[in-house]
Order: sequence, then structure tokens, then C-alpha cells
Amino acid sequence: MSTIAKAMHLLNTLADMRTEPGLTDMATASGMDKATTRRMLVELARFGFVEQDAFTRRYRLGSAPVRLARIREQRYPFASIVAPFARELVATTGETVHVSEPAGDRLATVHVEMSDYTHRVIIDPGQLLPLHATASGLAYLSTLGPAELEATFATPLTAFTAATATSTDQLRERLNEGRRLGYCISEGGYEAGVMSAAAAILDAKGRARGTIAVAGPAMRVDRAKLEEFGAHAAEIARSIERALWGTQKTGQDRHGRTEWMTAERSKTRAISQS
Amino acid sequence: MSTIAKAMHLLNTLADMRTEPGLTDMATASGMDKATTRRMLVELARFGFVEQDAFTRRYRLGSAPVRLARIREQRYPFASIVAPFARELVATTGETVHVSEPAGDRLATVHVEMSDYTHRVIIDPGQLLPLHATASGLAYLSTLGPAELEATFATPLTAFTAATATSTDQLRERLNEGRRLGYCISEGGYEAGVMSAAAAILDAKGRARGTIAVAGPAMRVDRAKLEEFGAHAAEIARSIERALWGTQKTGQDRHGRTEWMTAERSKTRAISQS
DNA sequence: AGCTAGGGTTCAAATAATGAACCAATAAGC
DNA sequence: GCTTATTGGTTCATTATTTGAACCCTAGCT
Repeated sequence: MSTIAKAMHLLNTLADMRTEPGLTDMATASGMDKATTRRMLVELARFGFVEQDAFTRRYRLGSAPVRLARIREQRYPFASIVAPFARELVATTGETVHVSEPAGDRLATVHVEMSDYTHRVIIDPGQLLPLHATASGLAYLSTLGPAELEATFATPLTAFTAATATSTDQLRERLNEGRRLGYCISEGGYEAGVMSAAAAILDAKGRARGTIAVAGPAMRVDRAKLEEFGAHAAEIARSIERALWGTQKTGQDRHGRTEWMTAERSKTRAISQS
Repeated sequence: MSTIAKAMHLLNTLADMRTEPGLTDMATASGMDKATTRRMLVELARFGFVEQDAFTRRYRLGSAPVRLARIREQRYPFASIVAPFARELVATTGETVHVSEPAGDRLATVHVEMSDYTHRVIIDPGQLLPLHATASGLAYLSTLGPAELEATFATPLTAFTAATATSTDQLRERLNEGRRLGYCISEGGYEAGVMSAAAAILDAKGRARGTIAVAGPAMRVDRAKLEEFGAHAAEIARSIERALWGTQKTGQDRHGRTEWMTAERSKTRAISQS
């Protein structure tokens, strides 16, 4: 395991904690040695990624991510541009909407707009979602070319609920359906009782830059409603694309090849999702 | 140099770039070997901290910081709570206002509210500010106890302009002035022609959690105006403190000792700013 | 006063990072 | 259309960093 991976793992562990942990908590939760944990925390603190409360000696996320997030959003706005569209989707569907971006081999939720219902799906901003088990993840996968999909098929597909697609065939079937409809659905595939539909947000070259998903409780949302939500999500995704990149959308690069064809052609590879 | 430090350095380098760099650009800018640079970028990409454009092969900041920033702001709101106060300060002073948080041995600008003047000070969100040369930095330093100040005095004080305080005595003098007035000023100490005044935002225990600063062009802002701005900034800082932590503010821990006294007493130290 | 738990530290052993030289593909020049 | 320069990406013996069991220190408890 690379040192950076360990540091990132520690950061993720800290992000997942419900309450501010002490050194021992962090070591336990991350499964690393106390000395290692501390060295890393100190180093991360030097750069503002974590902070230690001077009095309680507990650790928390620092301000550096806030700073980097500002820079990222300024150069490459996504969360901020997408927010009003997410609100619009909440207005038309009545259910909670979340927007995610690819981050390594998962999707990072970067924006959430809550439903007004008292009984609603609650999504933590910042949650990391698996690709094969969520509507968002499926929508993302459905835009990838065969070469890029291999990495996902190569890893074991965790079953989060009975409805999770765990076989390669099942997964392929769902992706094909998604490509046909323009959106993907998950009927409790990640958490039982949570129905969701999602569409990918593509860039000018046809690559998925993120996803937008509607999620509601099974009690209120049935298959028919889910299909309706999916269509709305796909529609909003198109609007978001226009807002982000104007109206032109080719799906091909300047050589007239589609993007994943280029990726397959060359031997030296760009960083792949693994 | 630790591996984490190198990775963070790379992230900062990427954040400072005005345009999306290629691998060679990154290696040159960071002063690291090409192989090392690439290994780190790949590893950082795995966790979504950087992204590589699949077509141009150039690198950019990823979405992971956006995700972590959401979590941080949810648990420990600062940028979001402070924003309306910053706007208020722009309204009363007419000049650009920025809010920063300590991040390692510098301050990270986490929020900026621009002046309405055409000729105004422009501050990039996400900029890292040195402690000894900016009004914000001085305001921050002026809240520290002698033990914590040592680290700053130990490092050489870079002269950014002729007005930068570069001697320990000069710096001490400015900090004393700051403690007396409740705000610090910088007359072009970081960038010539930029006048600024800043006040620290303290937590319930009297530790600086951030700073709020007003900055205007020397053409329009003289010493007298700066003092006025400083007083306003200090006033707003008190309002921010009330919004963040209610009305009680002791400046002492539960043993009745001030925080830095505690820090001095113990031999094993909390993570210090160095 | 003694005990316990958690934060923090040490140093020989184990592991990961390094970078000069390399290949491959694209872009620039002729 | 061919040659060269540039840039992205990779390799592997060498080198430097990271590791963790055992340790110390302080605060809080009985």
C-alpha cells in the first residue's frame, strides 16, 4: 500500500467519523498502527488537511480541502452550476436529488437537494457511492467503453442488498437498459427501500463528468414513478450539459473517433479507474 | 521530505497553476522527477484529488476536495457562516473583503467578497498567505502565545516588498500594536499598493480560528481609512464569533488557565504550526 | 499514592520511493 | 511524406523512508 493511499485512507476514515476521534480511535478505525497514524496526521495537519483541537487533542478535517474546493469550482464549476437544476428536479419529482462526480473507483456526492416530504431519503453530502450498486453508479458505468468497464468487472461486485446486481451478466443487462433509456434505475440495490433513478451528465466529448439522481422511499415510489423520474433526470442532465458546455455536443474527438476508441487504440494508457 | 509532503506540494503546485499542466509541466513546476511526479499524480487520481483529462492528458484538481469541503463545512461551518458578515463588511467599507483559515504555516483564503469599485483589490479564492507579511497573518499571529510564536520567529521572514516586516523586533512591534488595537494593518507589506486591515476570529477558548480582512488600493485607502476599516473588521469579527459560538467567550480553559499556558506547561506537544 | 488509559515517541528492521535511462506516440519542422 | 523534437509514460537496481513493538509521559480516577 502506497504512503499516499494510506494518507488518503486516513482522510476518508476521518471524513466518515460521526464524532471527532482521538489518536487511538483513528488508529483503530483505519486499521493502522498508532505511530503510523500519528505521523500521518501530523503531516496532514502541516498542510491543513486535518486539524487537531489544541485542547481536546481530537482530530477533525482541516480547511485545506475548502481552499482546494474553491479553486476547483472556480476553474471547473460543477457543484455550483448544477445546484439550481437539482432544485428544479426536486420541484418536479418531489424527492431528494443528489449530484455526484467520479472520484477514483467510486462516485463522490458533491451536492444534495432534499425533498420537502417528512419521510424522505436522506443523503449525506460527501458520501462515496459504489458504481455497480447505485443508480448513479450504473448511469456512470453505462457511458463507459468496453475497455474502461473491464476494471469494474474485474473487481468483485459487493452485494449490499438482495437486489444488488452481483453477476457480470446482470450488470451488463442493466447497463444496456440504461443506454437504451438514457437513465438507470436501482430498486433498493444499495439500501433496501430506497428507489432511485439517475442520468449521467456528459461533457462535449461524451464522457461522463457526473451524475444526477432522484431517490425516494419505496413506500411512495414504484417502478412506474421511477421511470418517470429517470426521464426527468435525463432531461435535466441535458439542460445541465447546455449550461456547462454550450449547445454543441459531438461525442467524438477531433479525429472523428469516439473517445473510448482512442483509449483502446493506444497502448500507453491514461489513468484508469481502478 | 516525507512522501505526504511531496504529494501535498504537488497538489499545491497544481492549485497554483493558471492553466492545466501536462506531466512535464508538473514535474518542472514542482521540482520533482518525472517518474515520481507521475506516480504521485496517478495515486492522487485514484482518490479523486486530481483528474487527468482523458483526451488532452492534462491534469487538474479533482472532486475529492469538494467532497471533503462539504463534510468539513457541515461539521464545522466557517466559510458559509462567515459569508453574510463578509458581505456586510464590503457594504460598510466599500472594499474587497477576504476570510482566511489557518492551514499549516500559512493562511488559506476560504472566502472572498469583491468590492464594487472597478479599481479594486482582486484576491483569488484559495490563495495561501504568509503570516508575517499580511494584515490577516499579523492578526492571526497576534493571538498566539510566546511558545507558539517561536516557530514563526525561527523561520526567515521573506521580504515581499520594502514595507514587509523582516526583523523579529519589527514583527513584535506590529503584533503588540495589533493586540492593543484589536486589529492589524499592512501597508503594502505583501504586495505594493495594497492596503489592508484584518481582525482575528476567535473561538470560545480565545484561539484564532480564522481572520477577516479588508483590502483596498493605496490610491483610495490611506492610513486613516485603514484604521477605520480595522475597527469595522474587529467589530464584524465579534459578530461572527457570536454567530459561531453563541455569546460566551472565556479565553480560558476549564482550569482557568489560558490556552497557550497549557500548551507551554506540557512537554508532549500538540501539533504545532511549523 | 498508586493505577489506568490515552497521547505521543524511539530505533532496528522492513518496505516503499527514487531517478537515470528507456520506449512509444504525437506534434513540429522540412 | 519523412525526419526530428517533444512529451507522456515505464523499468529496475539503488536508496531513503516508513514501520510498529515497546516505550515514556501526563491527566484523571479510586
